[in-house]
Amino acid sequence: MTTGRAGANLTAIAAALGVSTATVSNALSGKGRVSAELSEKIRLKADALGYVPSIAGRALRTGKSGVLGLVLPDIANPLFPQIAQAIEKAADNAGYGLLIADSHGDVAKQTDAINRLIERGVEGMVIVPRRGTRIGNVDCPVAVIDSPSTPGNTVSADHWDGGVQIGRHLAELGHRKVVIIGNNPDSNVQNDRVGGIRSGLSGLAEAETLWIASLEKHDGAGCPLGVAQKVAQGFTAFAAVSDLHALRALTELQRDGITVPEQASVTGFDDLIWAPVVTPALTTIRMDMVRIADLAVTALVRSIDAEDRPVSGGVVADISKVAMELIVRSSCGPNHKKQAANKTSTAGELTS
Amino acid sequence: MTTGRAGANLTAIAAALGVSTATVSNALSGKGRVSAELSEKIRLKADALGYVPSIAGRALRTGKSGVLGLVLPDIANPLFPQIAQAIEKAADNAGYGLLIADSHGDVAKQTDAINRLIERGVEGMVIVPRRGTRIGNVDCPVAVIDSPSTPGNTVSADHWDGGVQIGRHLAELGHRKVVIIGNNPDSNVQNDRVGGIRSGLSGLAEAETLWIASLEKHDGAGCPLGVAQKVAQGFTAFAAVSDLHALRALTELQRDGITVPEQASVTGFDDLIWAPVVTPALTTIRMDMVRIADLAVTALVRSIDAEDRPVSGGVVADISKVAMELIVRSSCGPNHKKQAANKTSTAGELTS
DNA sequence: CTACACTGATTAAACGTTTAATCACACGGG
DNA sequence: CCCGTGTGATTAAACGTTTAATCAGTGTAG
Repeated sequence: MTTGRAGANLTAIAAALGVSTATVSNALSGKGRVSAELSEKIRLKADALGYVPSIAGRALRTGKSGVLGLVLPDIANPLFPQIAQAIEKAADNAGYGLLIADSHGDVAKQTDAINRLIERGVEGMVIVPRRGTRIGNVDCPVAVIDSPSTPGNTVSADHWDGGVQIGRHLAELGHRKVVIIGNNPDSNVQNDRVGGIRSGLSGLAEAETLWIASLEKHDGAGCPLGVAQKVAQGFTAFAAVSDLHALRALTELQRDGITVPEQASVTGFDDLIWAPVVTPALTTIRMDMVRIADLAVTALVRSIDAEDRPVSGGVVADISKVAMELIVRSSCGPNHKKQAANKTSTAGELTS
Repeated sequence: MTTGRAGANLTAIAAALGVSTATVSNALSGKGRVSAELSEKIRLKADALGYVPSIAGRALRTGKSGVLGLVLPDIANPLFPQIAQAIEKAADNAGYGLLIADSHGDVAKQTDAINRLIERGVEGMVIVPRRGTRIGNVDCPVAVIDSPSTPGNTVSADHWDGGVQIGRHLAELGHRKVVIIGNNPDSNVQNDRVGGIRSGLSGLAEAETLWIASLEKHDGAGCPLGVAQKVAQGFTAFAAVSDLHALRALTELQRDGITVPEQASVTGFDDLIWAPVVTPALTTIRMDMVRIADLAVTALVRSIDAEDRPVSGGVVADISKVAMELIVRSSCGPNHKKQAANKTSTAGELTS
């Protein structure tokens, strides 16, 4: 049992046809000078014998493993499937396999994961970093997918722009007091999204940001967000920075007898799996993950193929920000509560 | 740039110390006969030079790539992160890397994905099959994770038992008319779960099964489930075969002004990411994925290491069913509507 | 008729590792 | 004194591929 499984190797084909292995190699790769008829004969024999090239042999000779790595911060992230799927497909299209490494847990694990991939001989890797961490110098080309405001970012969705679209949508619906729901201000992408929403609301609406992480530090995980109180205070829209938080807000509102979207509007981010099937279906923002994956992998491959190998560190893509798409569904409606936007409280953080 | 990145290889270390490469290899692997002091000196030199073994060289020589494959039916499945994470960790513990292949799309893609992995030289693979498909004979050991009732299944959660726990829980709370919500009856795991729930309800309650797939064939994707009508008909509990469907039922109930759990109880399956944070938090069943992954990978590795290689097809694990755990949260309550279970309609399928 | 270019193939080395076979040597028992 | 044994190291081959260098013809221009 060799690495290329089925019995046949180049030598076997060569022997069967009474030619040299070099000729067989050339014929199959179309590189050297082989006559058309012999070439054809070789090709036929090859798949008659069920020839599968040994990537190990090839890797050893060429120094290229044909494998890319993917390291993810928290594989439990509901966005992960989209990312993994898109990267895997892009890698496959480029002729690469994809080795995954989970950097679940503390930050040190991220370095472990990276090293694991290096040891396995990946030629490059795409990293979506843990929030707040910088990637040290890695001994191969690296594409970072995080947020445009992250230094060293290769390509990512234009989270700010997505936020702007949400903010504008809400403003156009007449909402004048909105609470923005985020989880952790250490995250660049969450910050971008929050900033974008505020910007999209422009001067039209008053906005308050609620960070779940700090809320839960006091009240424990899974604690109520207190959205009903917000409604009582005159807020009419909840713009979450992830569909997960949107869902949390939505169900809490419903439980407290507040109808969505009639009495309060809710928006999410990322168009996660449940967004279309909850009632009311969630208005959200979708990122073009296959585009992003393509850009990242293309940049990676370009760097790998470059003659003068820069080898270490970040690669740059043709486009670093890809637009997000607003998906309008039923969780948002016009604001019926026609209060004048009172100037009493200026926009600010709810929880420091 | 060779596959083992950093400049140093065995030859370099050997040269630096004036010994043979064989000795270096032996010292580092602890296999041959090398004196303690020389061994130590070699080890020191090795990481002084930043030696990283070339997996390509090793793979070529030994015929073992040190890589396992994971093929997933539908990476968009919200359960996928759990699976991928657990398998990756188990593989890593066993000293293997993990190559992923997505068999997204039609059934043919599944075969493609498997072949892709074979070509990349994986030594074994774990497959969670598309529903309703059988895995053909594959040219390496394969662990199948699906359901105990799937022929050729290696290991999986005891979905039936999980269903029983749910059914019993609901029965104990006094529910006498429950609707079971599934997606597709072609899925073995869904069938097991449904069957388990019915069994757990035993003779105590009347059960009706609602298959979303056939419902959506008529009414379009994302259509209402009509749960409010069910409540009007006297049903007091909704037992979904996935947290996703539970969520769908929950939000639809709430939207229609039915309070959960006071007027209707809802249960899910899999303890997906949102289960703890929605309001009310979802009572559900969790599978011990790390246990399952361990069993699968262990069985795989055992087969790989076996002298007389069976090579092709399914491997068997020490334990093929691992118990599920009931997670009681707030989405279930006692049945207040104290009707006698009327015998008029016998338990049956809602949609054929 | 010689020299040359071109074509279609072969030879041989190299990638980095593992491992069976071998070797040099010292030591102790008969 | 010789032989067997054990120790610590080396030699050499092998895994399967790629590729630069070489070679044997053949047709052709000068």
